[in-house]
Amino acid sequence: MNIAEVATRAGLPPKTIRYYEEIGLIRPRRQANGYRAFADADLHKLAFLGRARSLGFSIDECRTLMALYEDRSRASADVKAVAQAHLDAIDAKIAELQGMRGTLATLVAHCAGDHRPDCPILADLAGEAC
Amino acid sequence: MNIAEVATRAGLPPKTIRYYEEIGLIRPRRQANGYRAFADADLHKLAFLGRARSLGFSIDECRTLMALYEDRSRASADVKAVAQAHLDAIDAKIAELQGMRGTLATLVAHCAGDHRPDCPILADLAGEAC
DNA sequence: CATAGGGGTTCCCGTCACTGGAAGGTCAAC
DNA sequence: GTTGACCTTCCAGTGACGGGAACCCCTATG
Repeated sequence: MNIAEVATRAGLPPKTIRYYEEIGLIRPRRQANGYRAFADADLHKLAFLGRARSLGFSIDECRTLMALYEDRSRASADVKAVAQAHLDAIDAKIAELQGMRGTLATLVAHCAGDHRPDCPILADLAGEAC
Repeated sequence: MNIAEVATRAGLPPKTIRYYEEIGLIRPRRQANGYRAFADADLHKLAFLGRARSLGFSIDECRTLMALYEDRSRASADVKAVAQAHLDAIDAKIAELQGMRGTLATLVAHCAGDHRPDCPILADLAGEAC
């Protein structure tokens, strides 16, 4: 398989696949002409990576997960720990965004949104007491 | 005021303040010795920026908001539009994270987390049907 | 008066996970 | 034989800073 086909089937851009090779996540063989020759195993790994990335795991976490995946003697507890840590990080991020969202929604709701200059949003940003 | 005092009062690191000057968000005067000389107006701007950034506005959005703040003939509708767009972006981000969170939480819940290698998290990432 | 320290300054590199683009080699079709 | 699609490598840029080096300035102390 050439890179374009693998890209289509794994749902990742060719650039990303080359990048994953560069940082050592995959190691496709080469054809005589220098083209990358992807095996099914490479495609499988790329699909795994794409899925993990879509769940928000960092490249480093993906590396860990791949290593666990390929380690037949892994303990599921190790996988769960990685996933749980990521879940906690996601929860923290959601909480942070909801905090912003709350403040912002209030400000937007109180802004007339007309031609006049008075604006509670700017007043808040400027630190003026309401 | 020197940079350390302004940093304390605005709640921003000195590095960030220098960066904001570099990209043209503020323009403090200079003392004879080359030190930045911050006026109250600079401090005010920095506090404004810090607050806007803490609400998740990008630097470009902050630039726009500052320009609107300094434009006495602004229409509050313009401010509201920027804030509403950002609010929509936050909502989209929250939705995305909650999507990840849902999948991940289910996977974590189904993982035994023991010494055995079987793991629904890895199975899902590998694309195996359950 | 020399020096030690705690400011300040600029400049450059690194972050994270790619993305865009240039310059050039390769292959299949017309 | 030439187009055009594909492949390659390499370099630069993204956003919003942070770390650290190398160096200047000011004050206090022995």
